[in-house]
Amino acid sequence: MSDNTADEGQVPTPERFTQARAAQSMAVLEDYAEMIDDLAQEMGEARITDIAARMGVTHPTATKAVARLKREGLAVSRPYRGVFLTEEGAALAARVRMRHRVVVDLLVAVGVPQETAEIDAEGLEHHVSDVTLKAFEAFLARR
Amino acid sequence: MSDNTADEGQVPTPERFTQARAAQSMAVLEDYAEMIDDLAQEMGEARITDIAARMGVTHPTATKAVARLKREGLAVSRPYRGVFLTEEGAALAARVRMRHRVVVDLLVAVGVPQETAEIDAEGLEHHVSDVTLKAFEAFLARR
DNA sequence: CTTGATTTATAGCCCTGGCTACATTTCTGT
DNA sequence: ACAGAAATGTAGCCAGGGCTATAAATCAAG
Repeated sequence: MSDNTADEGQVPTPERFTQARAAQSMAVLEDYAEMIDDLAQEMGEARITDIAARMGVTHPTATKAVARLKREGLAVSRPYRGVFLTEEGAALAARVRMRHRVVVDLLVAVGVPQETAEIDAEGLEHHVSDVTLKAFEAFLARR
Repeated sequence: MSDNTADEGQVPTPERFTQARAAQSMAVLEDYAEMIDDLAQEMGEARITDIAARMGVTHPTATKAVARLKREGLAVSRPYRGVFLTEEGAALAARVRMRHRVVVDLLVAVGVPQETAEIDAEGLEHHVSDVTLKAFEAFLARR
């Protein structure tokens, strides 16, 4: 415990929690966007059943999530047909995938086993800010 | 389990998401437990108003969260009186605080600015598994 | 001791993200 | 072509975590 301007046992400010909650509300969108992108690349299109299976939820749950993606302009679909990302959705998926990779690499770099890194990253990634992501990249680059 | 060890940046398994969702459902409990512990140390007791203010929510929201803590056996309180952690709740708070500190230290150690580290850690910490935490501690120790 | 301010409780609403059950549509194989 | 299988849609339920509005209790002065 040395180098602390303000003490280490610092009391969190309300904003921190507010921010964490905001990040959380994006998490589902991010996960589904990435998954749809995965499936599109793998199978040509993302079907609700496959999305649901991969996300570990039932298909009505996946349908709801896709509905939200559509509402947010991140995906499009026609009844009984596959789901496709909009440009914006694809861009989000790309950012998410990149961030995920960096997070996993960082974890591995500091000694976390690969498999654990993959698992933890799934929850962690949504809370990694741009500043932190940049720091991770810099750390990975200079070692 | 017996996953494929071959592919690295490959398709996430459903279990990862299931696990991330489970971690998320603990997050609120953890945050409130820690906050109640903070306030107990600071002011002798944790009042609903103070909890709410610190968490950045309205008091009915804090009341609900405390109700859940009580239901889970992590806290006790009598009407119109302060909230107190049970032994179990205090133990949780202690673990959470320790983990939070380690996460912040790790972030700072890899180059994340202190303030950013504090903010991101608030969301991150709930998804750091024991294995990863141990790895973080080892990394911090050997540098 | 009474009154007004503060604190806590409660009711009721919204949205999200799970679920099951059931209806409908599409796909597939004979 | 058509029947059965598979996929998708939809309805309705639950819990969680936000909120506002209102009621009740406690606290602090005067």
